[in-house]
Amino acid sequence: MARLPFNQQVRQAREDAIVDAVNRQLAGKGFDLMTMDEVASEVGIAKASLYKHFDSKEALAAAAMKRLLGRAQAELDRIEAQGLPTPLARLEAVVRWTMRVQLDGEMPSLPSQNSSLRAALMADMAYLGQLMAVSERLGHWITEAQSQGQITTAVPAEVVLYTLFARACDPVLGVLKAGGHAPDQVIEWVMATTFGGLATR
Amino acid sequence: MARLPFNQQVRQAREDAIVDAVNRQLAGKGFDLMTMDEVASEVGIAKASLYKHFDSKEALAAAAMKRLLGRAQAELDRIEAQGLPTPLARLEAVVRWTMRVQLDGEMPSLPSQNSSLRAALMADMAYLGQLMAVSERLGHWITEAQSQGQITTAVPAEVVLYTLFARACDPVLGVLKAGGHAPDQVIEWVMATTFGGLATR
DNA sequence: GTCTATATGAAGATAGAC
DNA sequence: GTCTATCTTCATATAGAC
Repeated sequence: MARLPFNQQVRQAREDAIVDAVNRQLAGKGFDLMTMDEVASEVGIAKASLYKHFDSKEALAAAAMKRLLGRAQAELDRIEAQGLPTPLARLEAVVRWTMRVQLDGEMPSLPSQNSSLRAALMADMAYLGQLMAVSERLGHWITEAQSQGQITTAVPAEVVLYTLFARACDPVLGVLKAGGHAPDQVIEWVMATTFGGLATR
Repeated sequence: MARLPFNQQVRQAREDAIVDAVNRQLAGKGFDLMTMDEVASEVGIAKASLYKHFDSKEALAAAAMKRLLGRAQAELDRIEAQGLPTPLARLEAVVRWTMRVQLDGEMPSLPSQNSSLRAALMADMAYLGQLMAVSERLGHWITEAQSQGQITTAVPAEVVLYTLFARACDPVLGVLKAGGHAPDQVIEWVMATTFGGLATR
């Protein structure tokens, strides 16, 4: 690791603080309702200063998403290092992690249908690269689990992947939590419906 | 059925056309990105005229949601009349219907986290009443299916209910459809993951 | 009830001094 | 790079004539 000059360390720390705030805003109210004014005031800087660090609101959201994907990769590393016995166990561990992040209020939620944001993300090579990297690692675990008979082959691996991704922004989690249930309980319930299904076996 | 005076029939037809447009907008871009200007122009009337029929943007969305719930109840009637052999079969039929509606671009999607809209809906007794009616009918089928051993008792009926509701706005449907898969195929895949789960049996 | 025209406010983005 | 002050756009909602 090359040591950065002090100035750049300060800049990096500030941008981290900004992305922190953005992440909270995205998790709490979503992209459309997030305002640059509120982000700025939460960080404690002027709105104009935000634009010295990030070109646009979309760029802010993209930064939050990229940091999340970075953390996801670190989590995948951690899970791999854990030496779990099966690919299914690894997939379960990832899903538990994403649900934990969401229940902790740290999952930036992108409205699935915002054209300006979607366009910005689809043009962001760093973002796309990270997304593909995560998808490919998970895809590998999925096909492995399928070939070992742990994950159903009734649907293609692609469908399994999207289903797992969807748990990261599943509104059921929030509803159950709002209903007064403990986060651990909520997670186990949704794990049960996701992997076990609703019908009896 | 009492016959309405002609004037009121016209008014009703116009409001139906408005709610049609709102429904399309909500399905396509969601509440936050829907604008009164666009709704008005789609209906072919002036924006100010909208406000003669509905008090606010929130009221428009609420009207669309109430009509959807009305249609859901009609669908529940239809399913009951079909004489399906088990409560599980009835639940499967409902979920297929909601997914079909979404894939047809007719499912108004409310951002789960919009305070002004949530507040308006929670203050709308007609909406709440319809929502409760639908929930209770489904809840009945669910407990019935659980007591007959068709639906898992590993999670409470409440969790089953929310899980079924969530399929109505599941982003996985859109992603798979955008990936070029036929709607019928998409629905059967998501049915399989929802009721069968991802893990092998 | 429908229209045109406008009030009002919010939010993304920028100018320009320091 | 940070600030204050401002520009610009756009969207909700309303005024007032017909």
